[in-house]
Amino acid sequence: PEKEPVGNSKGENAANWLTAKSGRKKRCPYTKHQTLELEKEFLFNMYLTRERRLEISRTVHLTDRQVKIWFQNRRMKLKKMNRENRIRELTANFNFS
Amino acid sequence: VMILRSRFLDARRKRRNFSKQATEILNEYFYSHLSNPYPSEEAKEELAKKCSITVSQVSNWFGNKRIRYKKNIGKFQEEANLYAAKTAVTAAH
DNA sequence: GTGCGTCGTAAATCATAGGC
DNA sequence: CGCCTATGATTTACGACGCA
Repeated sequence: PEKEPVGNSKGENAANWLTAKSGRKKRCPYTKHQTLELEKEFLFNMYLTRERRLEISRTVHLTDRQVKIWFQNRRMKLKKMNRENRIRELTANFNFS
Repeated sequence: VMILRSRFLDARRKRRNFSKQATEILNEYFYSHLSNPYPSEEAKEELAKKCSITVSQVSNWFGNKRIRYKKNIGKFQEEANLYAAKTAVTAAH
């Protein structure tokens, strides 16, 4: 299950990884307000309908693509948190219970 | 027990730098795979075990290392030479 | 073909540990 | 001690691929 395979099979594919991914929009941190609104909506439902997404994008002044991606990232964050919480509980049990 | 509990729970709040040995292991892997420093999921798990850190932390470390290395290769030249020499010695024996 | 899903990542930024 | 940089973690943004 090799991800991120831009062509590349087995052999030596030297310093290609040093090549910057250009043409990408610079990361722009969202405001507290934007994040708060998005978090509130995420609490309500983790998945957005197209309608709801458009609505949100207007209220927080982000493009609907940005909102879509924010929800995708947020779901990945939640997944990671759950994964690590499970491990912590197991480890905690081992130390003292 | 309460002291241990609170110390353990605090560990997630306060960031701790990795041990010298852990950094050593990660750097060895990084510089010995410099042409493609992207460990597989299995390799990450092995590194995590050897370093006593989580797989996520291994991913973070490689992400940070790759970007910081390529942003300023010169700054890491000495380190690169050091680990290149080290792995050459271990390979010869 | 389109559209949105996950996954792994780049790059910027955040937070603070640690050295001087 | 305060300042500063190194370092680990988190936040945007996207390409690659999957599925309905």
